[in-house]
Amino acid sequence: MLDAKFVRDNLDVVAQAMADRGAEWDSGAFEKLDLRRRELIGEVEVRQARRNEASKAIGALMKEGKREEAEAAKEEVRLINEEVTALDAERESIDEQVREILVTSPNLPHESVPVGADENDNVEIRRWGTPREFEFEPVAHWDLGPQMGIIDFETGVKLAKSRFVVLGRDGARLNRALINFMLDTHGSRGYTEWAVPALANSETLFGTGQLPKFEDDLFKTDEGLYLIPTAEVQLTNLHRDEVLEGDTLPRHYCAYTPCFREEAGSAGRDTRGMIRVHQFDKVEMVKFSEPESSFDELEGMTADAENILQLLGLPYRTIVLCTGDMGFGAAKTYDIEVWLPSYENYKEISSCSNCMDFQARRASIKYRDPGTFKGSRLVHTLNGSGLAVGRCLVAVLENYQQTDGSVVIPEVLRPYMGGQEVIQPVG
RNA sequence: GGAGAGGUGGCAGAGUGGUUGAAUGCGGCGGUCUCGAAAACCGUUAGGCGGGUUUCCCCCGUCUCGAGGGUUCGAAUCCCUCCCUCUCCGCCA
Repeated sequence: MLDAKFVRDNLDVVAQAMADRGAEWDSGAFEKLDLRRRELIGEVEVRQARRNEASKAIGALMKEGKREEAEAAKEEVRLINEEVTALDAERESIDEQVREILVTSPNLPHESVPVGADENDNVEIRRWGTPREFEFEPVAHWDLGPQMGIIDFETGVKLAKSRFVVLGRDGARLNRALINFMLDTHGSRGYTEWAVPALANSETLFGTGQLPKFEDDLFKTDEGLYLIPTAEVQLTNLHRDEVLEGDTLPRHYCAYTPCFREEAGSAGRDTRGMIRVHQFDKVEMVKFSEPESSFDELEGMTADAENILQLLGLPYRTIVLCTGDMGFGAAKTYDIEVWLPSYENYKEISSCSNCMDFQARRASIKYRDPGTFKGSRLVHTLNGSGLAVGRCLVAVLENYQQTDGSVVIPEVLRPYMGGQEVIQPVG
């Protein structure tokens, strides 16, 4: 959420930023509502001040036994209350409209973000590794998995519905190995591990920005809870409505969770395989940082995600998203894309963002540092996939497949699979 | 699911209609003392919004005692609804 004061004082900056993002924005409407809102607050509070004064006097008059004067004061308060009630009604209405604007507007892009309309304007900033030259025609995972007996798309549909998948045998073990490998690796680099609920309430989802605007992307229970689309929402909201001690920053957290997405707007996209499914596993990283260092923290987090791919020996490239392609809460985002032979291209496997104070304002996450400043300030929050486990499993299978239909297990994963070196197809 | 108790400032814990944004204790911060520290003593210590002043210093007003509504001139205090926590019983991985 944007800061109303900042918007008020920087209408042109905000208008330009929203235009760069391709977001709807009406500076005039905001300005008008904001002005009226402040007028009304003044009107109401003047009356409330007089009312409080008169009420106090009534108490004193009653004690002194001056009943007639007390009655006169009561009558005055009664009249003030009628005015306040009327003004309050308009104030609430205006308040609601201002809030609606602020709550549904995306974050402002950071100055280092390239301006662009869509994914075609994203800028590649580095590559690592070289896509393997296959001496045979590589098989896409949607064929390879079922052939090997480790991915079962049809049974996923039977058990739930389309875009759900079942992993079996060494596929299930490989999935678990990836999760443990990622958690252990991040843990050794200073990330505190958490296990969090897979369901979240609306306050939590508001805090990270999924609500109110993107409810259609979420699975909702009939109790009003939502299946989490990413552990980011839980890790970030761990400190909702808290004031952290400055000397405990930055905090680096990680968690493994299943993630659930309705994929409402993506019918027809990535329909084959398990690239885009309603439920997938992910290890997520979240950071809480002081404002001064949050962009350094973003570089570090991106490096931590890339580290996983390097250890797995999977070629990737890193791109910086342009203004028009960034997510709602992000001020700057790096996407990491892994090489997938089936796509003959790089495919997103991680997204690392600095949200600056956008989520912190929504979720009220602050810090104090008495030696440096008085009171408390909003922290900056960051989040990044480290990594999407399902897509990572796909990348391992496709990139490490052999002529005979087997898959070599990357060395770093072998300790997590009892020393096993190869996944053999099961009849 | 049934019965009961309760939700107050960083924490603990008073407060059952009037100058209480809230006693007291602990913790935190500042100071006195000390070579330094501890102890002791003194002071200080919520947040949101609006305005003033103006630039980070303070001043004024207002709202906030789980959330929302009601009664009243006035509610942390009374009433209603909801949420949450705890205890006992039941059920259960």
